[in-house]
Amino acid sequence: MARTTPQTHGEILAAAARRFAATGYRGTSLQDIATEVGCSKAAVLYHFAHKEAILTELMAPAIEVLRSLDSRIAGQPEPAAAQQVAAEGFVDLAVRFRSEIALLRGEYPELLQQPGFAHIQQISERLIDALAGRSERASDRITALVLLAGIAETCGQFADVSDRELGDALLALLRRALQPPTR
Amino acid sequence: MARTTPQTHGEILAAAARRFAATGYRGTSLQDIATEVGCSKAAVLYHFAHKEAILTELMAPAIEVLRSLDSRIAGQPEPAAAQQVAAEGFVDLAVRFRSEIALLRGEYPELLQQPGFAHIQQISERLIDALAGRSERASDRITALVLLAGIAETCGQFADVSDRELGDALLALLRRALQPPTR
DNA sequence: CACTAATCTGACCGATCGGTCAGCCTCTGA
DNA sequence: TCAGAGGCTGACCGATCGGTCAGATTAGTG
Repeated sequence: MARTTPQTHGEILAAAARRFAATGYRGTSLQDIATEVGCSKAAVLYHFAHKEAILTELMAPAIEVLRSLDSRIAGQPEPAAAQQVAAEGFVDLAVRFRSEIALLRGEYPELLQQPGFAHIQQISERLIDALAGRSERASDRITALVLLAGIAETCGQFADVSDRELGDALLALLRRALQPPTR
Repeated sequence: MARTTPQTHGEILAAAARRFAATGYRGTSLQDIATEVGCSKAAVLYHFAHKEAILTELMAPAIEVLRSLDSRIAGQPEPAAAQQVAAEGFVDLAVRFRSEIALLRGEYPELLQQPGFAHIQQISERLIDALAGRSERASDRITALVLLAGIAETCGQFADVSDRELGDALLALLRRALQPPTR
């Protein structure tokens, strides 16, 4: 039967977020989402053109913040300043959107190649470059990549930690781990 | 036609390693592997009981080393010593088996729940505990988990870096990032 | 009332997946 | 020479996937 109120769109989004977080994007079928909402799979595809569109809409706010961080970093001519902006901005992003980031669950490589996410990869590279203090040394780039990937991969697991505490811990970790760019 | 030499088993393993590294475990079908080898899908399933058996055999050496590291850590009564053993052992493991670790590519959660890998999760938890200096503080556990996940997730991407250089960089990162357990 | 547009359903589609099976080669040893 | 074992193939299976489609139901509007 048709819903009395047309709020199904939002319910689908919420259900998809729960399922993606539990079993990943690829591990969640449209039928899973439909079952959780209590509607048919066809209803899900009535509200969203395809499966990827659900993910795109879920990630939109986080991507918008990531974009603005990217341009803020680009505006820093000094490597040390860019590094600090990148560290603080990324930690803030990871903490605020940890549930959104978590639901990607290691499926970045495939998902980032889809048309809607092509630019994310370039932003990530610039973020790593800034975190590495714009250094070309292998050890600096390894450090930056390990920290970025580690935070992205784990931030969703600390649901029981407050934003404040998680952010402080991550920022302190970055400060300890990142070499000052000039030395 | 039948192969003149029965070396197909090894060829399948090598092909599977390449495909898993390129597109992940779930992203690789038995047909993909068969095509790369140049045999039929049925031939793959003649040499391996099921798809998971290929992965199990590929990971066996790394898992064996991980196990021995786990027991070495367990034999350290002092948190500081356990932390050092865990850091050095894990870096050595990540560097030596980086290609094997890489081919899991973020599919840990699902794969570790399969029967053949059940104990890996417990070992991981003990490893994190040791890296965190056996501390209960949230910040220590966050640090340990971020570093562990970051290294596991990225070590396969540094194919152009020598074992020595990668190991030194990772170990230096761990030393900088890990708080001394007593303070 | 009639008409329209939005919402939703069940049935269906083609593709792909991991896995099974009967049987065909080829080699080896008695 | 021939039986048997190891190695392998093509055809096939049931399940599941994302996605399509015609039509039913509902709510709003004149």
